[in-house]
This record gives sequence, structure tokens and C-alpha cells, in this order.
Amino acid sequence: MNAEKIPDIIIGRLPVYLRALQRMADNGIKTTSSQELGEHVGISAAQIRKDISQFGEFGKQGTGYSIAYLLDKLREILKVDRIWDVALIGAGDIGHALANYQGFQNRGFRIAAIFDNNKEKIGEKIGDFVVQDTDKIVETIKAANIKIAMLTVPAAAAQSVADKLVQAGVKAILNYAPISLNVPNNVKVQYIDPSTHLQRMTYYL
Amino acid sequence: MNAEKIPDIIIGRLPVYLRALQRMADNGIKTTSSQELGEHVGISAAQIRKDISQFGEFGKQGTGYSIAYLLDKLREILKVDRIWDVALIGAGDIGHALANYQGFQNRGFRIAAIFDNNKEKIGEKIGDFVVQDTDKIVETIKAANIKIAMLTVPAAAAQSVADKLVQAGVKAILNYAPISLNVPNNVKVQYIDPSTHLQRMTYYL
DNA sequence: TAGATTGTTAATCGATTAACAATC
DNA sequence: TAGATTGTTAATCGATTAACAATC
Repeated sequence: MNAEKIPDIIIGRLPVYLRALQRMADNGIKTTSSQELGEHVGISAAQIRKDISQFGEFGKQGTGYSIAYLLDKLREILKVDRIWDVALIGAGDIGHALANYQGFQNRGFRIAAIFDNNKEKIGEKIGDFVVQDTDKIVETIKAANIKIAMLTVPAAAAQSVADKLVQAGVKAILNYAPISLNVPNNVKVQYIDPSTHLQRMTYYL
Repeated sequence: MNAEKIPDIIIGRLPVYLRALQRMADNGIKTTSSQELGEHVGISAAQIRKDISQFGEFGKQGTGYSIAYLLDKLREILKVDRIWDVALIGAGDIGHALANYQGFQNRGFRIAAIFDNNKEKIGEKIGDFVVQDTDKIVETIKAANIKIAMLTVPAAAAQSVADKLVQAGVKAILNYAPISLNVPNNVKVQYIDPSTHLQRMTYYL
């Protein structure tokens, strides 16, 4: 095990490996190689071996990697060998879609609270949860010790909600609002903006 | 203007600059500097100047960049100085959210067709569109000359739908299915998977 | 054993940063 | 003019790839 600082770009590839390995396991495959995994995810075999070897020696010369073992190790490294409670802020269309999304299951997450500032939505039941007033964000998130939030409010409201989340102790924000957020260094943000993603591709058309 | 190949990593930052500049323009700001823009998006001033200078000399020493002019240039570079028709495959929760999403307006995109393979959804009206059978993907997309698609079908169906999209001439796919797609080199794919994005952050918690 | 594949080193390649002349 | 900021060069830093000994 290597305790040095691992580059963020490597951390970013691990969930992709995890997802592909999970899929192989679902298909009943027991073993894979850096070569085979690389073909699935579009990354060179050398890079996959180098990435994985940052964390230990998980493979066997001649035979490759045990998928079940590598899955265990990757989940442990990424800390998704547990279930994280996630707060959802914004009960619009995207918020509803996320609240009903089945894809968090077995990936390490579950939604634990939903907030909106719209009077008509507060009290609405979505899945197992009642939509709470955004005024309650700090109080509720602190009390439940929630560390992760998904933000699906309009761009104009996103920064002020993000400030509240930081105040409540949230350390990871998945931001669907089309705006760059300003947060302290110890808070991570990931951005999901379909227009931005599409614009990354139109250049090549 | 520099005709050499521009690295993909630079192309990926341009939409972020574009979004921040658009926001400044909406707030009535006329001019900015690499320093100021950098603070907004969390990127160094030197890198912003270097990125922009790949495409021409759009700034002025002493005063910085005219926002309106830089917006024009970035839209032109990214080819979003026009409106692209986009096909949406999958009329589930995420598909509905995207169909109703207002955030494509003024960003260069509009949804032009919606498909699903569920008999109960085919014929349903979503916004201005009637959901069509996925059997019609190749025919309809070819006829309409659509080059961009968003994929919100289950993982198990994603690869076969992607194959149809490629066959129909689509060159850019925004993939919401939690699976790596196999497509020819000249087809671009961007991935949106909330679990993967969250897993990129839990490592640091 | 022979074949396959890892983990790792060194070489290469690419991206970022610092610094500053040019100039608005 | 004096101050500010660009565009660009060179230096630094970091990531990827190729190659191969080790070994299952």
C-alpha cells in the first residue's frame, strides 16, 4: 500500500473500472486482465495496471485479476464499501428523476432527505421522503451528519444553497445547476450540466 | 488562428468559460480579465490566456477581454453559434426531465425527436413531441440529419441503441446509461452517471 | 515447462506555470 | 505617461506509454 498522494486523475478513473468490473461480475465472469478491462473502458492496459498498483498488488502474474477481489479493494479505496446518505436540494424535474433513480443501489448511496423552497412542493411526498423547506437544510443535515448533497436548484439559487450546505458540514456536492460554485478547498464539487457536456462534443462535428 | 490540433482537454474547458462569460454578460458586465474569469471558474489566469490564445488574439493588453466579443468567438469555435437538433432516446424519468429542461435554450441545442421502446409510452406527448418507437430511430434520425443524441435507456439496452445511433449517422452521444459504450473513433461520447460522479468524491471524505 | 500477465522502471510525451516583453 | 494585462516563451511539473524482469 502506497500512502503518497494519489493524483485526482487516477481517482477519477477508479469508478469507471468499478462499474465495468461490477458489470462483468453480474455476467458471471470471475477473472479479467488489464488488457480486457482496458478494452471495455477504452483505457490502455499499461495505464490500468499503473493506476491499480498505486494501491497495492491486487493481481497475479499469468492470470490477471480476480474480479470479486478487485471489486472489494476498489470499493474500499473509494469508500463505497458502505452506504452514504445523500441530501437532495431541489424537487423539480431533475430532483424527481434522481429521487426515483434506481441507479444508486449497490453503488454506495441512498437519498436521505429532500429540500425545496417552493411552498407548493414543501410537504409533497417523493418516494419515501417528504419535501422539507430549504430553511431546514443546515439544521437537518447537521443532525443527520450528512456529508454529500446533490444540487438541482436554478442557477440563481445555487451559490446561496451551496453556502448553506458547506455550513451544514457537507463535503461533497454534485452540482446540476449550470454555474461554477465557490466553496472551500476541503469541499469537493462535481458538475453535471448537459449543455456543457454537449458543447464539449460539437467542436468535433 | 492556429490550425494545429487542439488538445481535447482545452476544448473541454471552453464550455466552462463560455458559461461563466454568459453569466457575466447577463449581469451587464462588459469586460473581464483572465485573472477575474479564472477566479470565477477556478482555473489559473495563465491557463485561461493560453487556452484562448490557441484560437487567436481576442484580448487587449491593459484592458482584458470584451465579453461580448469573446462569447462570439467561443460560440464560433465550439460551433454553438447555431442551434443543433438533438434526439432523445428513453422517455423515463430522466428523459422527461431533459425534455422539459429549459437549460438548453441559448446554449445551442433543442430536442427534435423522442424515442422509447415501451408500447405504453409510444404515442405519449412530451412537450411538443410525440414519443416514437425505437424501431424508427435510424430512419427518422437519418431523414432529419440529426448528429447529436442523448441516451437515457437502461444499461442493458444502451449498447444496442448506440449501435443504431451510429448507423443513423449520429456523431455525438451524451450517455446517461451507467455503462461504457463501444463506438467508432469518429463518434464522441460524454458520460453522465451520478453514481460515478459521487464515487469520485467519496475517496476524499 | 511454456505461456501469460503483472508490477515497475525509464523514456516519452503533454500540460501547466512562471515570467516578461509588448502594448493598449 | 504609468498601470494593467495580454500573448508567448521557456522551465517545470505531471501523466502516459513502452518495455521487461519477475512470477504465477
